Order: sequence, then structure tokens, then C-alpha cells
Amino acid sequence: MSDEPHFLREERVEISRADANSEAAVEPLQLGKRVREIRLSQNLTLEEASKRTGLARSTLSKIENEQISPTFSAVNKLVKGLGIDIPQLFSQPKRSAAAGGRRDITRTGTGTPHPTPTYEHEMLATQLTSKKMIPYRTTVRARSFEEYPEWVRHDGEEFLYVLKGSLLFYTEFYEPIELFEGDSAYYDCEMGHSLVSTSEADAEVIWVTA
Amino acid sequence: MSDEPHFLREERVEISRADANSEAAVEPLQLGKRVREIRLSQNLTLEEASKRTGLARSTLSKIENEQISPTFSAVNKLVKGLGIDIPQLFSQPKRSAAAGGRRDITRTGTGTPHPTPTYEHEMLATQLTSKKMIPYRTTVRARSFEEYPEWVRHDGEEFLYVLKGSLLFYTEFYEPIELFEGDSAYYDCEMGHSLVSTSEADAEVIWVTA
DNA sequence: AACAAAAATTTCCTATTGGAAACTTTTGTA
DNA sequence: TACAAAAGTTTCCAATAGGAAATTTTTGTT
Repeated sequence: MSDEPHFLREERVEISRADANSEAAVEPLQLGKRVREIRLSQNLTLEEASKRTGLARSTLSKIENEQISPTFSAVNKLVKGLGIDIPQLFSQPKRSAAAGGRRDITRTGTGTPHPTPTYEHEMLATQLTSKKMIPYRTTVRARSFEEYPEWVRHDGEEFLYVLKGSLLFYTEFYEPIELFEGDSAYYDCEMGHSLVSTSEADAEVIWVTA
Repeated sequence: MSDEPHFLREERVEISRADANSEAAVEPLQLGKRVREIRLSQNLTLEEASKRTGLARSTLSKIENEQISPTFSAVNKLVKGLGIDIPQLFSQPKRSAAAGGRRDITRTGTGTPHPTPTYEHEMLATQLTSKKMIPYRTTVRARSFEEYPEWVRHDGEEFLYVLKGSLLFYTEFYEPIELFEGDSAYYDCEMGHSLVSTSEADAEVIWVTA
């Protein structure tokens, strides 16, 4: 047998193609290592993991030793059977740290206030600069759509989560929709958007922009 | 040729095994449909998608028509080449997405569940693909730091907001810090991080990764 | 250390994937 | 409608994945 995993060879070919052609270089991706760590962390033997996932002992062994590239079907069984966190599977090994280790904690109510006629923003994590996302907690003062002179539009995407109360979510291209505690929305900010409280007390939301 | 995809048959076997044995029933999972939606939404032909991903036209066609279960290696090429959001691939089909002014509402409790030994994730806004951010609502099941075999590390930045309960926020380069309802944190994910509930009931948080 | 039991790996084999090219369907244009 | 070009599907085959069982390695006990 070749002592080099086939799909790694494949990857290498892929990289050169990408060089010549267009995008996407595909890195090695140490799926096997990951899987082994996860299995051991749950104190499972291959036999037990086999029962949980429905994959043969031998297959699991080969996956862990990076001797095969499992099918999507097999990966799914792994994910479901072992309760694997998906982002970890696909992200890089990430050598032990030394990389960006920033952290910023914001205690309730201690964010930076930023009031407007219609919203009462509390900006979070303001200590950190150059963030990919901008999070804030907002109280929606507006009580009718007319309070907005014009659509709010800006770059990027926005995630919205309703903490308290209820509100109407107006968007340029859709019917307004009422959101309640625990509901969330994700949308393109180039599309006009605005919020109007409908509950007795002003609604409160978490907003994250990227 | 059989008119039934092989791996679907396989899945069915898996389900019965799971019934008899222990956990994890694996659903059909319409990967193909997803991929097609994503490709078309970017106005790509199979030929173009082939160039971007490095997979043969024919292979792409078969994947989209659910005639084969691609290997992990192939899935990776898809992900990198077409800019697919990983979690989308593992979550249920749902409806198709529009382009331009996108919007996706997720009602309380209707997100896509993704349980792990330590966290109970509910993925939000799973109908939209190619998002800059990935939002989750998570219940923290872990009760001690020892339940994590190793630091969780991955690419990007993360915003965390505590909805309910209290928890200890462990990070690789800082002292653990206790967070309460309404507190939030923003940090680099390359730095090891994990959460442990300290309140009577499991703590609940909103998590947004970018 | 020697042995037995458990766990992991490897072998051997069949079934499935993935690529090249042939073929079919769809689209658009006169 | 007829035709050509583009897009998509299917076929065929070599390469690879996945399962059962044999083999090797590790672990634990005396």
C-alpha cells in the first residue's frame, strides 16, 4: 500500500490547479486528529464509537489515521454520533496560540451609550478596536414607522435578537413582521430596515453588525 | 443502474441500527439540493463551478442530483470553492433564499438543533447561505472545566451575550471570569475558550461568530 | 516478565466515488 | 421550426472508501 494518504495527494494537485486557475486552495485539514481527540475525550473505544456512529471499527481507525477521506455520509454519522462541533471540524488546526488573544468583557449596563431619537443604543466591547463585528444592545423607542424620516441603510449584514418585549420589523422589500422575545432575524443592511416597539415597555434587542 | 441513491439506502440501514442500538438517527440531508441552490444563486454553470472547486462537472452534477455522497475532501473543495457556510450543509433543507435584499427570520425555538456533550446549540438563520456571521443560541450543559478535553479553538472572532443564568468564561490567556445575565464578551477564537454553567439551571447565551 | 484481554490496525475484498468523454437536454437566434 | 451552442446528464472505468475478519499492539494483572 502507498504510505501516503491518497486524498492528501489529491489536495496537492488541487492546490496547483488553483494556482493556475482561480480561487480556493484547499489545505490538508486534520480531520482524523480531531476525531480522535473527540472520541478519546468521551472515553470511547473504537468499538463504542462504532456503535454510536454506525461506522465500522476499521473505518473509524482509518479515518483517524488519515488513511481515507470519509464520505459526507460518514462525516454526518460522525457528527451526529459523537456530537461534534461543526466549526471545529472545518477550521484549521490552529497551532497553539501566540495568535490574537484579545478579549473584552462588558458588564450589564456598562456599555457606551449612544442615544438617537428612535433608538437607545448601548455599544458593547468598545475597548477592542478593529473588530469584525459591532455588537450593541438597543432599546427601541420608536412607536410608529413615521418616526423614521427615511430608510436606514448601510453596508454589511446584521443579526438581530429580541431580548424583551415585541416589535415590528420593517424592511424595504418585505412585509413588516412582528417579532417577540427570543425571535431573531438576519438580513442585508443595504435593504432599508427599522424597528418599532409594540409592547407596553420599549422592546430591547441585541444587534450585531458585520 | 439502481434508481435509488446508494447512500440513502445506507442511511436507512443506519437508522434501524440506531434504533436497535443506541443514538443518532441520521436524516437524509439534502446536500445536493443545497449545493444547487447555492451554485445557481451565484449564477454559475457546472463548468464554472468545476473550475472554482476543482471537481469534475460530472461529479458536481452527481452530487447535486444526490447520486453520490461526496468524500470529505470533495465537500471541502465545495466549501472553499463556492464559499459555503459549513453549518448550512449539516442543517435541514428549508426554503430557498433570495439574493440582494436577503432576510431570514427565526422564531423562538425553531432554529436547527445541534447538540454536543457540552453545549446544546440552536443554529439561527440557517436558511441564508454565505453569511458573514453565524449566530447561535446555546444552552451550556457543561458543569466543570474538566468536561472539555482540550481548548476549543477556531478561526475568527466571537461575540457572546448571556441571556439567562450565570457561567464561567474560561479563556486560554486570562483568568476565568464569571458572567451574569446581560453581560457580554468579545474575543478572538484562536484563543482557547469554553463555558461552564454555574447557575442552578443551565445558562443560555447568544453566540455570534464571524 | 509472561500472559490474557482489550483495543487498535491492517488486510482483503466488494461497493462506491470521481473523472473523461459521450450523450442528451435546454437555450437562444435566425 | 431548425439549427447551433451551451448546459447538464450518463456511461464507463480506474481509483478509493468501507466492512468483516485476521493480525498486531497496548493495557492490566499475576
